Amino acid sequence: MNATDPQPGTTRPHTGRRRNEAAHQAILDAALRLLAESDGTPVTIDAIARTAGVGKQTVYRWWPSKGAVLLDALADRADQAAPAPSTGDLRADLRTFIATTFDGAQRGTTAPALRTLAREAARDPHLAELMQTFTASRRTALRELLTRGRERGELAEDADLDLIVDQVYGLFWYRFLLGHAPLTADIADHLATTLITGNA
Amino acid sequence: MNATDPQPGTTRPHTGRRRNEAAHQAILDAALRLLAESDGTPVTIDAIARTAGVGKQTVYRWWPSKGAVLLDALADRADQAAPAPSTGDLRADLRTFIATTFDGAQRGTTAPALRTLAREAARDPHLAELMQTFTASRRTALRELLTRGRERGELAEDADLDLIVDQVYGLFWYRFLLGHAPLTADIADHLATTLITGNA
DNA sequence: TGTTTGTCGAGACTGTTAGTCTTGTCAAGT
DNA sequence: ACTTGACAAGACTAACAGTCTCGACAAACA
Repeated sequence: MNATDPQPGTTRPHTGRRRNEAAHQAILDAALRLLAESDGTPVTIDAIARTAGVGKQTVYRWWPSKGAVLLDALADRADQAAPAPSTGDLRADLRTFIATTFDGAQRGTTAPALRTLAREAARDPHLAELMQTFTASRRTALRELLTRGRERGELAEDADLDLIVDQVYGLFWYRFLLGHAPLTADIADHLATTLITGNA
Repeated sequence: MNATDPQPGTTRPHTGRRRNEAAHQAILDAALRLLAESDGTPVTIDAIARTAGVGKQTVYRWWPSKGAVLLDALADRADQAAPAPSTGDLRADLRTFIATTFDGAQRGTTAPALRTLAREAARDPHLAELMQTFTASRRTALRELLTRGRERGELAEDADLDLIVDQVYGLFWYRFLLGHAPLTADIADHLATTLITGNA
């Protein structure tokens, strides 16, 4: 190490042209629009760059892979993820959580975007990992909701909380991706009731 | 139409070299082996043809797409799909059906092959459609099992059978594809019980 | 004002893969 | 022998992810 090496904790003063925030946003917007308009066809980086009026290299300067861009584009929107409800009534909280999940995924143009993202994740291990950390927080929120209910005695001591969580998200993704049957508030209501009564 | 057109119901006598059944089987074997050995990496047609010692065109002479080959390779094995049990006890029949499904998907080298196939189907609409007709027969078998139980009064008249079916397959695919939690006989047992008691 | 540094848009380039096309060979029937 | 069509080999096209290069430009600093 000599005097010209960068020092830990110190940062060389910035020089050169600054990053263009407008380009960043244009890329995200283009990705989201293409994702939403996609009929299941994969969204390409070329298309995103062209739509955003940006060079491909600019995309790769900000994100490490196509999947990262797509996830980021959708994450903006999902950051408004509702906090888990906690009214003190497990069945009502669970019902609200499930209904909110169903609704959030299907509201506006989110559905085709999320579907396309999931399909891409099936063949892109990098994206799959990113997506898993993203969905993990919702799984945790649901699990904590159930834990609170169990502590209040609304669920059996030995109830398999992970199984209940997987039953919710299993049904959700199965119907969401295949699209052969609806995900309505009625279904959410029914699900909340049966999942609790079967494990109380 | 004139006299040289092929007549419906008549077939011009076959001429030329006959199809090589050995090549057909070699392709299927190669596809199944590569599918089973795959660590999630997509299986390529070139690899199948090379492994089978066959020209690529020979593959495409017999199957319309890569997906069709892969599905066919796996379908051979799954044809041994167990018939739906019918003992007269809904809970026992349902438990057996679910446990058989879990077990069949995980026995031997089937699991990685089926996982790879499902991942490919996520981005290949042609394969997705083929796979859907394939899985539809199992869904129907399960639905009929439930219908018989309902006729015996073991399920409420207004029980949502499609929802129960989707809950079974939703959980199955969710855990099977993500692999974060097991699909054991215990789970099958628990599932059979709660799905019935919640809808009885 | 001019120099340095690093981003910008544009697009050429590489590597991979599905699916098609070509070629010369070989087997089954006439 | 001759015709027909399957065969193995592999060249070819079209997409696409990701890298590399280039000349232009913008921000700091001298």
